[in-house]
Amino acid sequence: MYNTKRMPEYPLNQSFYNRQVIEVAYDLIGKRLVRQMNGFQISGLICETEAYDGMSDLACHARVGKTNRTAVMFGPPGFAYVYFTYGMHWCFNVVTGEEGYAAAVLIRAIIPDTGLEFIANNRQGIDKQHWVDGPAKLTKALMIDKSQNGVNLSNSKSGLWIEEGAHIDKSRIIHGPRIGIDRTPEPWRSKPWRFWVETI
DNA sequence: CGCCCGATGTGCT
DNA sequence: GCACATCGGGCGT
Repeated sequence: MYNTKRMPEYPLNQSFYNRQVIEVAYDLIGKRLVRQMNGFQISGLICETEAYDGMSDLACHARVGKTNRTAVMFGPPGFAYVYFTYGMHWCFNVVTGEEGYAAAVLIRAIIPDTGLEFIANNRQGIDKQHWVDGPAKLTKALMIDKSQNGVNLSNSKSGLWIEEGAHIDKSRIIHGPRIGIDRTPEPWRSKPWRFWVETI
């Protein structure tokens, strides 16, 4: 069931993010994504991620080099890369690896944890089952948009961070090809860099 | 459940 | 000019 009270937690520090993007994507499964603003909190346990690994990865936005849009990905690890797509959707990523190497983990799905009344309000007319089961759904539920692009995820004052969450048995974490990159050439298209929990 | 399709606007060629 | 790391509604199975 959902938690309504919990012990104080702290944002994962920058060293967590300063590693290979695929390791970070795997280790983010089970962590808690927290959005805090003006005295209320919305959070969820991360249950699906994807790794995008630098300019050589032809599915990664950084493949065309550093642009205004992708600048944050070229910066230091532990910062939010939030991009706009399909004319109406925001997607949230965490920058990984050392500064200058453009890699990030897309957070694709979470399990609602706290602030359910706010999620319900932000996702009106949608079945609970589909509140946060997609990358642009969870940003809507957690009120993440352009104003969070570039914020420091290791500083709770950003109002957006990731902290320790639930222990997930490693045997339950499975992986496969990334979603929505059908036009990306091989071998990138088939790289098994999407991670998710088998049974939710 | 699955497939199909329109919405909608920004960034890069 | 067009692709796009998507979503939700509609309708068929």
